[in-house]
Amino acid sequence: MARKSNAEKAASRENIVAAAARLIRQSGIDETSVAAIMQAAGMTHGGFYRHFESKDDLVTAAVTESFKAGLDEFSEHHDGTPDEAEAYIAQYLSDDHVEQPDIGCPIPLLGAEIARGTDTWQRALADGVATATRKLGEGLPGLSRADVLTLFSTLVGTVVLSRAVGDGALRAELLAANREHVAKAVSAANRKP
Amino acid sequence: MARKSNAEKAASRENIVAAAARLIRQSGIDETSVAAIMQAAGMTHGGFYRHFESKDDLVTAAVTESFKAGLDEFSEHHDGTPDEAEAYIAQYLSDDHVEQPDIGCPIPLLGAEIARGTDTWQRALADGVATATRKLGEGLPGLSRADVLTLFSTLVGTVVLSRAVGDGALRAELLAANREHVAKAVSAANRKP
DNA sequence: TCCTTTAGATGATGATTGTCATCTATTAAG
DNA sequence: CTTAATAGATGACAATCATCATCTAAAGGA
Repeated sequence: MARKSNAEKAASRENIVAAAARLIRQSGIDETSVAAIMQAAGMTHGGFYRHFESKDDLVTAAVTESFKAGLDEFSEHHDGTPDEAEAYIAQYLSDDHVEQPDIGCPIPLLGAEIARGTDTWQRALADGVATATRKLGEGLPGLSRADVLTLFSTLVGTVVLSRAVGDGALRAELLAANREHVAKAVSAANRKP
Repeated sequence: MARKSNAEKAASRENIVAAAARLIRQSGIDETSVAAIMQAAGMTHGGFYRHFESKDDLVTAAVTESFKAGLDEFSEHHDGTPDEAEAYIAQYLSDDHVEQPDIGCPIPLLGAEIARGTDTWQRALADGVATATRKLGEGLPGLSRADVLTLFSTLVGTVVLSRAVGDGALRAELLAANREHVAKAVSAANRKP
């Protein structure tokens, strides 16, 4: 109905991206409709194209936003000590992260959909991975670049598997084994120097 | 039009499941229509419900079939030596596997969709994971159960990431780092006993 | 051979989707 | 104050989807 001010328009756009980032991590890209995103942002579906050229366009922004939110949180608590990096890793493998995909890392949920998606999506995700592994490496100086990439791959794989096997004994076994493994690998590497 | 014999009906069902297993790994569950599956199986969409109660029902069969195909292939070449298990791992991290999801492991592509799907899907996937990790453990007696679970998580995570970041330098870096890591871990463990 | 059963084809169903044209009331600019 | 620009609402569009009712001709049992 009424027109909003320029400041309000920027806020609207942020609301839409935030709602998209959450809903998309909850239900996937294809299964999340533009109308559902707009409703979650407190608007109707019609105004969407005043902010974005297409749904694909919004998805790119939402993927970038998902990474930024997680990495800003990491940087905030990041004081260069291995303890902080270890806490980040522990949180990644926590029950909470496995059970709350809508506020967690976008890779385990969107990885497959982005893999068959546009180049733009893949670039947005690759940028996030590059930043995340760089920050993780800075917090874990005892690990080589290759070790950090392996660590990150293990984290992603563990969460993908834990979510996909349902909440039975196998999930508990997977999480326990990988928590112990990464804790051992990280502390061993950071004892050397 | 014409009715087929009982033997032909069984063959039709197998064709549908095989087509579904391939198409679903190529484009995901939600983005693959029943009509597209039936067309790939050489039939029209109408006859589908003579074979399956619903699309969900077919997906369960297709997931089970995807695992069975991969694991039968592993068993075929499996003579108990660590070499065979190492070859399986090398194939999992190969460029071919990363670039041909439709004939590869279903977890990296369907994991997220199954995680938010039905209990039946999750059970089918959990069964596949349990069998795969058991066989992998038998081929790698130098590794503990926990080590095998970590190894499998790393394999899955590596493929998810490699596919999602696009085919640039980061993908090559991820694959190289993890190939070296798992080769080292496996050969070290199998030298001990 | 006759007759019941059924594999698969055809076509329609209602629901959902991304996108856009249009309208309206307000904002920002002159 | 006047006027052009526009944020968001309403409603419609063509496409796509899973599912089902109906039809057919052949298969399997008698």
